[in-house]
Amino acid sequence: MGGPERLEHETRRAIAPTQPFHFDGTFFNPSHFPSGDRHWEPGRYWQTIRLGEEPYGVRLAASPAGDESPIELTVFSREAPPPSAVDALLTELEWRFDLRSAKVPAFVAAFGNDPHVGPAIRRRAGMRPASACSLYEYLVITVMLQNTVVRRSVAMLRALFEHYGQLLAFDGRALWAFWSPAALAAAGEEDLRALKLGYRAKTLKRQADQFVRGAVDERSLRREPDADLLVASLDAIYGVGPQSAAYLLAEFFHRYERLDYVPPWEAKVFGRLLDMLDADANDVRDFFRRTYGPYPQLGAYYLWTDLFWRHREARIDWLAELIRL
DNA sequence: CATCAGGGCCCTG
DNA sequence: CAGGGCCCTGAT
Repeated sequence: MGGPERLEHETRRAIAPTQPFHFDGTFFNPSHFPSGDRHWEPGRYWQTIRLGEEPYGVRLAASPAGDESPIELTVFSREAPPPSAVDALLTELEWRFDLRSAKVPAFVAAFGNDPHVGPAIRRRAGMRPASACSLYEYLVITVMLQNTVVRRSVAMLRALFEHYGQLLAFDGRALWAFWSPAALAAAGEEDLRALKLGYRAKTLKRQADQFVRGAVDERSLRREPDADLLVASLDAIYGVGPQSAAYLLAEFFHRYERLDYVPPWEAKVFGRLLDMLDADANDVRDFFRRTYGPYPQLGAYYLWTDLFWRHREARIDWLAELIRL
């Protein structure tokens, strides 16, 4: 098979996010499990990305002048890319990380002095709920999350990368690129089970089939104006239930006006943060809905993500105990 | 050693 | 619409 595919051609562009913008709070999420397709350090971020069949690497760098200046984008490719491909990559990154968001600045402006999310906003004003991945790839991540612990999620995804992914070398790093849905649809369920995916093998195959058949149209889902129809379409994807749909709605589709579902384990954490100790999941959801106006999801997201940043900086014992981290 | 729950979801009655 | 079952792993 040879070694990693080397991407040695470099193309530069600039991306100007809406303001305020927070680089580290957008390109790294401490509540997500680590995966081999990306790498973050303060002020710099790398990931793989596929456009059609063509693999690319990207590096994003914060401007030394600060977050109010444009981000520097470097695209790594095998050969000189057509300008249209670079344009497409830039547009795709803007979507996935919600870099052109008007909702996030509006939320930040409205709730900077809120007693609950105000401190989080002041610490990381302009961070965005984001997905590094395509819709198909994000679904794979949600399947890895289901009914297991983080440690095993990490192991399963790594096994998938090692058998079906493509290792890309660029900018002195080696990172995995996702496989195409067709590659997984062609694999045998028994081959997947051998990677200790358990019943998830069937889910992954059926999802890959749905994408290959064209039953999931990512482009039209992104444009769907009716959030109820969007949720119904997501729910129709095999292996997607309320939890996965909720993650997708926030981090992939950026529909911050919706907060449909708070899972019980998250409700416990929020209950503690909000001083609503015997609140159940619906109480917590209703609190966010009545407190954060048009963007209840951003209220929940800022509170949640800030908590994990603080936990990363200085261990929070009660959180560690609740999530077994 | 056995049992069980884990950052869900499908399927059945 | 409630509840059992699912792969596997580590905790008890």
